Amino acid sequence: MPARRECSGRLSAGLAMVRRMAADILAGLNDEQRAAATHAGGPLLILAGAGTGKTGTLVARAAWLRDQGTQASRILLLTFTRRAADDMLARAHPPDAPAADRITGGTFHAIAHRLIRAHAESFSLPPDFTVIDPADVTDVMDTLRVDHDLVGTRRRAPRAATCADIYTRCVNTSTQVVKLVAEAFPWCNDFTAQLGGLFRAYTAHKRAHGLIDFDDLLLLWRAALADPAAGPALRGLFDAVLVDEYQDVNALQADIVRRLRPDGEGLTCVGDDAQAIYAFRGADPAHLRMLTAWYPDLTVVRLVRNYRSRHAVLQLANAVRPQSAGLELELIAARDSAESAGHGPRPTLIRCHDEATQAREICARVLDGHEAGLRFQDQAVLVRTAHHSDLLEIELSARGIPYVKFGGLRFTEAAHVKDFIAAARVVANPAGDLAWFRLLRLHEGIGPVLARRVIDALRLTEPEPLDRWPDAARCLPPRARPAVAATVERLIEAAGLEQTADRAAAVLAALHDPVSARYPDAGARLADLQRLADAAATRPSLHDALVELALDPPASGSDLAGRPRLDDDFLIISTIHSAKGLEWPAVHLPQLADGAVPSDMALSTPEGLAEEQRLFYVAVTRARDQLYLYAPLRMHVHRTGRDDRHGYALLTRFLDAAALARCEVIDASPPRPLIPHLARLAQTVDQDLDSLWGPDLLDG
DNA sequence: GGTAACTGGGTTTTT
DNA sequence: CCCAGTTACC
Repeated sequence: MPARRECSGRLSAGLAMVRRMAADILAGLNDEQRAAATHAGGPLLILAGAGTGKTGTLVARAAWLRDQGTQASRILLLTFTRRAADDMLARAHPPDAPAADRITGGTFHAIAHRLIRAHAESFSLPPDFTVIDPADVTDVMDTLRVDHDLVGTRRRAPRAATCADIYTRCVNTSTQVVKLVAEAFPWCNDFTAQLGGLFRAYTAHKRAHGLIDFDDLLLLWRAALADPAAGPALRGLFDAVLVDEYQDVNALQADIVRRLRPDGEGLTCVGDDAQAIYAFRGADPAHLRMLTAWYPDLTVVRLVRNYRSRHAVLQLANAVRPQSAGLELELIAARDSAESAGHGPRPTLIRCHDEATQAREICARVLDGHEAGLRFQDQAVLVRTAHHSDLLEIELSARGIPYVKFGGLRFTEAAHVKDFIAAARVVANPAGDLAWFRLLRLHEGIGPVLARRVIDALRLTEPEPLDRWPDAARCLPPRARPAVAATVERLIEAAGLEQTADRAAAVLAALHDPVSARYPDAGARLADLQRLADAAATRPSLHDALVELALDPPASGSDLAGRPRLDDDFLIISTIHSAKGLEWPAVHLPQLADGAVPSDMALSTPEGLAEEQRLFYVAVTRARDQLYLYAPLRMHVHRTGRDDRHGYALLTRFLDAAALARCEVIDASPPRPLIPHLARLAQTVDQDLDSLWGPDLLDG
C-alpha cells in the first residue's frame, strides 16, 4: 500500500530531495547492486558476499522505495547490531530529518522493546518494567538454582551461566530441554528434570517482578504478531521490511519476519550463509536457505564484486569459503581492475616454533607495517577466543605497542559497573530484587542471607517498598548497618528527584563510599562511574539510560567518553565475532591450529566444525591488502590443575592443499637460545646463601 | 548463624 | 585466570 502523497509545499520539496538522493545513490551502484535496489514486487533475497557493498545497496533500496512513494517511517530496517542500524540510518537520511521522514530501524531487540514499552499495559506488564541483560538472567538462575536441586557436591551440576545458556537456546530454537541438552549439553543430561523446573520458576519470577529478558522481547513481539487482533495492526505499520544479516536469524526471528510479511510482499533479506557464525545463540543459516522454499516467488540477486580485498586475498577467501547448494558464490576482485597494480601480496602463512615465537612474529610485522606507513589502527589481530591474545598482549606491552581489545569481557560486566547499574535500578524500579541483592551485598559484612532478609522485609511486590526501609534496616547487624543505611538513604533521596542528571549524580554519590571501601583500585572505578553517570544524565530518564545500557552495552569505558583523541593510535585486537562487518588494511590471524581454530569445543560435531569454517572465512575476508596467518607448531593443548601440557599442533584443517597453494609459506626464525649455564648459576646462588643458615645439625 | 578467606577445578563466540 | 565449594573466623 503506497503512502498517500500530499502536495503541501514542504512535502513536495522533501520529495524532490528524496528523488535527487535516490538518483544520486543509484548512479553509484554496479549492475547487480542496482538490480537489487530497484527490484519491484515479490520477496527479494540479496546474497551478498563479504565486502560487496551490501550496506550501500540496502540504503539505495530504501531510497528507491521512498522514491516509489513509500513513506520513510513505513520502512522497517532490522539489524543485529546497533552499529549496523546506526550506520545505515545515517546514510539513509540527513541527521536532521523530521521523524516522519525517518526510516524505522534498529536491532530486532530494540524494535521489539519500542513496541512493548509503548503498549506495556496491553502486555499486562508494569509500565516501568525492567529489561534484564544475560548477566542478570544468570544471577536470577543462580538464586533459584538452590530450590531445584542444582547445587551440591555429589555430581557437578550445571553452573548458573550454563543454565542460562540452555534456557535461551531452548527458547530461541523452540526446542524441548530434553532434546537440546542431549544434543548440545550432553554432560547435563542427568539434570534435565531439574532444569525444566528451574526454567518454570524463572519465568514465574520474571513475571512476579516485572522483568523482561532479551528472549522475552522477541517472544512478546512474535506473540503480538500472531494475535488475530494485534497481528494485522502491527503488520499494517510497515510497507517494506528490510532484514540485514539474515543468516544470523534464529527460529524466533525468522518467525517474526515471516509474520511481518506473510506473503513476502515488500520483504528484502540480505545475507550470506557462509558468514553465519551465531549458531551458539540459536541462529541457523538454514533459515536463509529455507527462504526459497517459503516464498516460491523469491528473487535471488547475488553480489559478488568485492570492493574490499586485493585479488590475492580473495583467492584464498574463495578457497576456504564453504559453498552450499543453490547459494554458491565466488568473490571477484573489483579493486584490482580499478587500481590495476597487480594482484596484491599473497597471504603469508608463518609457521612458528611455539606461541611465544608467534607473538614475536606478530609484533615484528605490526612494527614493519607501522614503519611502512600504516597506522596501528589500520592493523588488526583477530582471535577465536579472547584468551588467544594473552601472550601477544604481554609481548605488545613489553615493546610499547599500544592496543585496544574488543570482544571478551564487556564494560558492563565489570563489577563496579554492575554495582552502579544495580543502584540505578533500585532508584528507577525499587521492586526489582536482583538490584537490591547486588546493592546490599556490595557492603562489608552483608552476605546472601542478610541481603535476602532485608529484601523480604521490604516486601518488594507490594507498593512503595522504599517506605519500609526503616523496618528492613533492623535486620542488619549493628556493625554493617550505618554504611548500608547511608547508601540506601541516599538512593531514596535520589528517587525523589526529578531531573535525570540529578538522579544520576545522586546514584553516583550514594555509591562513592561503598565502592571506595570494596575495591582497592577505587579511583579508576569511580572515574568510570562518573562517565557512566554523565552518559546517563543525557538520557530522557534513568529508565531509558538503563535499557540502552542493557541492549547496547558500550564495549569499553572509553566508549562513553566519546571518540578517543585523534592522535591516539592503537593496534586492534578483536574476536572474530566482534570483527564481523569490519575491515582493515592488514589483518593478522594467529593460532591457526586444530584445537584453537577450529576450537576444540566444536571438533566433535559436523555442524560445529562447519560453523568454525565459516568463522575462518569471515576472518580471512576482513583483510584489504595484507593477510598474515600464523600457525604455532607447538602449543598449549590442555590444562589440568597446575599441569601445563603442550603438544604438537596440526595446522588448521581449513587450510587444505588448495588453500595453501594461495599462500606464501615461511618458517619463523627459531626462538632465542636459553642461557646455557642458567642451572649452574642457580646452584651458585644457593651455595652463596648457605652460609646464612648456620651449621647443619642433622649432618653428622 | 553468617561472612570472608582459602583452595582446587574448569574454561568460546554475544544481541 | 575465575568460580564454587570448603574451611576458618566473627
